[in-house]
Amino acid sequence: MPPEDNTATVRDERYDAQRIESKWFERWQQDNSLYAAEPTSTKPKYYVLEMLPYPSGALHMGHVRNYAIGDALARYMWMNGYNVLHPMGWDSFGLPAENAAIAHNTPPREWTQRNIANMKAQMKRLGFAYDWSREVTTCLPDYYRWNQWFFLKLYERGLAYRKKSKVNWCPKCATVLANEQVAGGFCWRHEDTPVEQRDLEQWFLRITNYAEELLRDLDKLEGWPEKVRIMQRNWIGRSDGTLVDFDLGGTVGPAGSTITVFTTRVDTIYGASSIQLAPEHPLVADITANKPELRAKVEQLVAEQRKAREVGDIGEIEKHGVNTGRFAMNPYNREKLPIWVANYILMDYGTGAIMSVPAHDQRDYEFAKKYSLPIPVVIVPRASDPEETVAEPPLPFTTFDGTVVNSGSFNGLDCEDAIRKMSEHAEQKGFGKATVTYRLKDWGISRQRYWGTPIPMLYCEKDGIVPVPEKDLPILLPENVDITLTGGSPLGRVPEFVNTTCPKCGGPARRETDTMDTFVDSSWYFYRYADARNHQAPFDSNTIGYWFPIDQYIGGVEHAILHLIYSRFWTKFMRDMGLVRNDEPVARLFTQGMVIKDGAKMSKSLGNVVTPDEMVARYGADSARLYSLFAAPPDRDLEWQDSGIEGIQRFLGRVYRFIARHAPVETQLAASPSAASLPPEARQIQRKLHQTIKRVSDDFQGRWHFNTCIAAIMELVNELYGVEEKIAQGTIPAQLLAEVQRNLALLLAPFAPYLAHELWEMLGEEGSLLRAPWPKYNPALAKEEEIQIPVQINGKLRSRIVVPADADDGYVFDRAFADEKVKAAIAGKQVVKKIIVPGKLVNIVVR
RNA sequence: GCCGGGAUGGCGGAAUUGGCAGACGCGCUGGACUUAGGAUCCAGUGCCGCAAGGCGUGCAGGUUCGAGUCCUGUUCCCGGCACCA
Repeated sequence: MPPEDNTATVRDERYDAQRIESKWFERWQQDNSLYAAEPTSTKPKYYVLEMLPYPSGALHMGHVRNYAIGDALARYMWMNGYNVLHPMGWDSFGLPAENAAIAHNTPPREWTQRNIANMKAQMKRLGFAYDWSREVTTCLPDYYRWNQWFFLKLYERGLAYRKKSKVNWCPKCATVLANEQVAGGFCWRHEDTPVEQRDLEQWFLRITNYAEELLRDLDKLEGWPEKVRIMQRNWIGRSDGTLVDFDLGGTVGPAGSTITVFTTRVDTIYGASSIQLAPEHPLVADITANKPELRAKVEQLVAEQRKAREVGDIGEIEKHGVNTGRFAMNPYNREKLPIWVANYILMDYGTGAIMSVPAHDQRDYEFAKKYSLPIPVVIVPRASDPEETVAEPPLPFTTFDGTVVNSGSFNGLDCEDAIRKMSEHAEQKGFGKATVTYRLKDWGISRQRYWGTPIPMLYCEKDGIVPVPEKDLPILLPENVDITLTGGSPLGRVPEFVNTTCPKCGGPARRETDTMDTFVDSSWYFYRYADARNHQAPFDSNTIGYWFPIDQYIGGVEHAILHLIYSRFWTKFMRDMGLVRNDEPVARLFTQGMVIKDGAKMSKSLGNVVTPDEMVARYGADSARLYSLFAAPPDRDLEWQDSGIEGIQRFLGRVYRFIARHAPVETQLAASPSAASLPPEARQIQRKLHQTIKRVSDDFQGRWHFNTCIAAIMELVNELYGVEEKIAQGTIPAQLLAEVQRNLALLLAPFAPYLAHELWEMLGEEGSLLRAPWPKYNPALAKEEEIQIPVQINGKLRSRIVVPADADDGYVFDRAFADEKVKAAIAGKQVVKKIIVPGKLVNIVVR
């Protein structure tokens, strides 16, 4: 609090953000009901939600920006008479950054709860209008219970299954490493310890069952950025092709073994000159069984592949292969093809085996050149005259626009016909079929961590895998676990947790010690918000029917793939089990840009983190929020500049001081004064006000360029400062002045709520600012009476004329030609063309 | 390599459908008020030029009366994915 200075005039009153914000913070602590969504309402509903931008370890300006957008929208919708649901929840949010980085290991529960309390206090201090009664904390027992319940439902439907999968393993840490934690083949904490690949039994969710629907429904998501839809489409990666079995003639593997390849170009199969296997293909082990030399070469290929994958430039890998000396038979022409193992074939795409057609595939071509394999041509460009076929296309010739040759009974077909007929042929003969593959893989949810929802499964020696009965939920984490960062699953070292009895036979059983990926939490948390206190079910379907789909989801583009695919999957699964009626969780999605400092993403390691606490202490919450919206359009990255936020603080000060000086003694607001009755200065202010309301409102409906609508409010304030002398002279009617100030407070309400509430009170308004309706503009009052029109000669600006806004074209031309500068410019020349864009410009073309 | 986004003053950014390029803010310059100013208010500020005027939206072309905006080619930057068969 600044010292009271009774001698100071009103004129010198300071904008003291700390004082104003503390005052309202105290009041809002008493009354949260203001922001609570109504349980039943005849109003239209609006559900707005933010998703946490990374890193989520500690509150940073990226979060402030994220919430500033959502909060402004929530307040705007509220003031426009919507029943707004704007919840806030917490998951791994609250972990220190170091721990978050190692996949949510080890936070003691008290610590986490304390930290979440801390975060909540910070968010409140920033003035975000959440419905705190809807709070959901995903890492607490109540939420675990429903996660586990869902898992059982997934398991019942065959959508959860267990399989072996490869993981990165550091023998020194004795723990699983994320790809991020592997640096150059070594553990990030032990630079001398090479990372091993281990097979681990893990739980997976069969999201690939929904691949086709997830892909198809992207077309329905018109409120999503095209960018995100494209990313998801590529991620799901549908490709249509054919599976073909190549017979091994009993030379490899058990009798009757075949190699199945996947190809999108079965029409080129007569041009295959070899079979290429992924180094990790199961048959490779068989082939190299008693050939140490060959085995060593294959090991080399595996190593190369893994290294390239880590570095992230598998595309740049030098193509290597090794001939196994074995053969497989092309079922179409019974030709024997050599089997190779190659480092550019991936086991986790398609079948891990391809047919190599060098004449018609870029990679195969390079490979065949390198190892001097034959390059038979089977597709030629389509000839206009069937008599003259081009025998030698430029290689590799990879287009679909061609004709099949040298392919037995399929000769002469177009590629697309050939693909269809040859697939049918394979199916008839029983050695293949047309098929669709997806790049999308099933979702591995097992984590060998302490912190997370325990997977509710048991292992009984007699009954095998047994789900925990629903009545026994939730399975909670044991307390007082000795948590270290190493040594594998922490729960595995707690016998009281692990050892239990089988619900089927009553014999001894072992609990699953893996916990769930936190993406499970975030896949349905927004449903729980709508019905957070439900103890009978995860949520009530009718309540969900009212609130869903989410009207607006706001978050960083880093969630475009994983989170947003998982939650779409979860919604479809819940729909299929009859729990929800909507096919998609989110109607509109907005991806906001990152907050950047000194040209780099804010991060602790770079030491360029700007913390909200610091900003609030120095400039106030309103300034911090307003700046995060003003400095760039919200979908673009934002470069944080301290001098910029000072400018915003200055602006808020200007607003505050203006109203402190001119707050009306009494407010009796009739309609806006009629335009004709006002002197020009007053009319100008009135016009500007209505134009500003229009601009701000339009931006909320449309493209959300809050930077420009804040600029518009600044222009209005500048305009007001420009007429202060007139106000003193009484030229501006008190009624208009009152109208302007009242609307100024309302316009600021979504962006700078603390100040807006203070202004509202200073203006003598009764009742809450948020219960006041959003101002409407009057198009007639927003209209200009006179406009300035640029006059161009041959497209170059030569003069400007002022005409009435509704002047007809003939009048405007007359005025233009009467203009001295125009006269001078066209003197002695011939006018060949006259162009007018009504209300915009005049262009005279002369020669 | 593929997909997506971007490039505008000293800086962040405006210009919503092809129609006055640089709104608004920062910074800078000058002035007023002041014991003082790192408070506040006012004015100026794309570049070259004394001026008239000319030049200006990554680069090179094109379409048009008119292009930051549309088309063709090209360079660089950011994000994502990646030997996808």
